[in-house]
Amino acid sequence: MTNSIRVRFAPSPTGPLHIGGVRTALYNYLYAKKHRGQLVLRIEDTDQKRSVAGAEKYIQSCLSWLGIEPDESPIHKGAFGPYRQSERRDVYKKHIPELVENGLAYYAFDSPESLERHRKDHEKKGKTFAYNWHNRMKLSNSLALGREKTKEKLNNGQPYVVRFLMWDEKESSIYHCPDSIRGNVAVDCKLLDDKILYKSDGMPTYHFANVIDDHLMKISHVIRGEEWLPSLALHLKLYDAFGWTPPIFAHLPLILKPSGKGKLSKRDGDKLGFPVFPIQWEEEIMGYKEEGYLPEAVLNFLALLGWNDGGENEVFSLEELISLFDLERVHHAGARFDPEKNKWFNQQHIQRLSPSDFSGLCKAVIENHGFTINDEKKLKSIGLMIQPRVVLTTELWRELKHFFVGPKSYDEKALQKVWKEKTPSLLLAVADMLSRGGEMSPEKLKSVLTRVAEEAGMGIGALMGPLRVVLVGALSGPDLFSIINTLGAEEVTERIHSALKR
RNA sequence: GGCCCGUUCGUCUAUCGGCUAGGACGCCAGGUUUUCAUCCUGGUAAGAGGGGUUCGAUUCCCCUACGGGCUACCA
Repeated sequence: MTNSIRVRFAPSPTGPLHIGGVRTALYNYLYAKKHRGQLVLRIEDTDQKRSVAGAEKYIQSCLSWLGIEPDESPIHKGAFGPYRQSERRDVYKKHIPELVENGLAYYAFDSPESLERHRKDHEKKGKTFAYNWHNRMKLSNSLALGREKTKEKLNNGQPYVVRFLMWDEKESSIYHCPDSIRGNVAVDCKLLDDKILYKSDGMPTYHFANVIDDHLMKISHVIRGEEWLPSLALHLKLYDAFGWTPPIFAHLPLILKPSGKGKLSKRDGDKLGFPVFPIQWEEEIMGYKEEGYLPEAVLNFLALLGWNDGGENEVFSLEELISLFDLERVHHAGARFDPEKNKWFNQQHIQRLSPSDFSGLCKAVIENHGFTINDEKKLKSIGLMIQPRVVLTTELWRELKHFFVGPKSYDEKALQKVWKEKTPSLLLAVADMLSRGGEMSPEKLKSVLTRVAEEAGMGIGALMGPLRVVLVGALSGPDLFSIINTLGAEEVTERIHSALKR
């Protein structure tokens, strides 16, 4: 038996894909995977003016970095293509006559300018202009003009649009729209306007293309942002007009700005200092990837923004999210984006990386900085030391570099705090001690260095601080004895000498 | 303005009429780490307001307030 669950993510390529869109994609993906269905990526590029070069490619790169691989898309073609709306003009056009002949849609010739004038006039009077049942007979369209005049205009090549006849007095105006996360939403069609389905440039509008494609692509569930809720009635009536069974709709709450008001927008990221895009867009806008986030952490955070499984655990792998996800548990209210918590999720996922995955990450960073490390054991032990200290992968080198280069400078405050009169001689004694060779385990080092300090008439406390500053340049970092052990006697004495020379 | 959706700690959220309203982030305090971070322990803080319904409402209904969305030949 074939499973009938098919969902789609349908962005329009008007710029980089931001976090709200990513979450929509994620919920669709989770739902599809959970039910062993398919995820379709459809590019909604019906507005040529707003189309941005490179945006479609960017969207695909984002999804693949995140690990959200659609089953069907412009590049993974399936049986329902093409998957770009701009390549489906003929499909949409074919569906227009049927609607007009059945009296469910009509041609309209009003110019954008004249409509704009109507709008302005109404606004002046404190009213809202809506092209619908109460004024459509007074405007320039096939309903008001009659068959002959319409034909004439059409034959003359006059620009036209096709409008959907939203409501006329023959039927009840209240329409009940089912939404699987909100229940029934009742809408008064009397208040809605006759939306344009087909633009004068020969392209469909979102509403029309969407319904046609979702039907033709056999989409079973439409999971999309709440901004579409107001047009749900229109979409449902469109299915009705064609005699098609509509998919199940689920409208997701919006993601709001962390501070202030309104939904999160593309410009918020650089303004507030955190990424809102998965990967780098153009020259100057960095994404999660560049800022040091793991894809799984981003997905985990986003999944929990508006949904939870009802339990107290919050850190999940993608697999866990897939098995736990449930549309019924999607929250109804908008969720504010919290960059701090986002960071916390990243830290959690970094800590959960296996030692070998983590050292793999380290190795790449080391090589990016022009060093090589072939000693797997050493790499792993460095990894173990620094893993708990890292929140973002961009912090990796800060921790890693001490094992490859000595400090370029020494933290002044730290020096003031720990550098005493007897410090140089003490350090020299350490260097001397180390150069004699011998066992270098952290435990052994501790006892050896304690003895060195005692011989100079001091506790090891007097030694720890200066030695740390000399080795890593500051009073921070992993366990000192482990550092010495990893660095080796030669490198340690070298760093002591070069520190004393300055 | 009109229509729609929403409203639990500062933030993300649990609760499907009977709780001292739970968890997480953040923040604060303490402990571990002879450093910093991690980690552990504790603390901080909430059901917008007003009416109903009910023996009992955070939970159900209505009103108000507030927030958000939509109101394009954009999606």
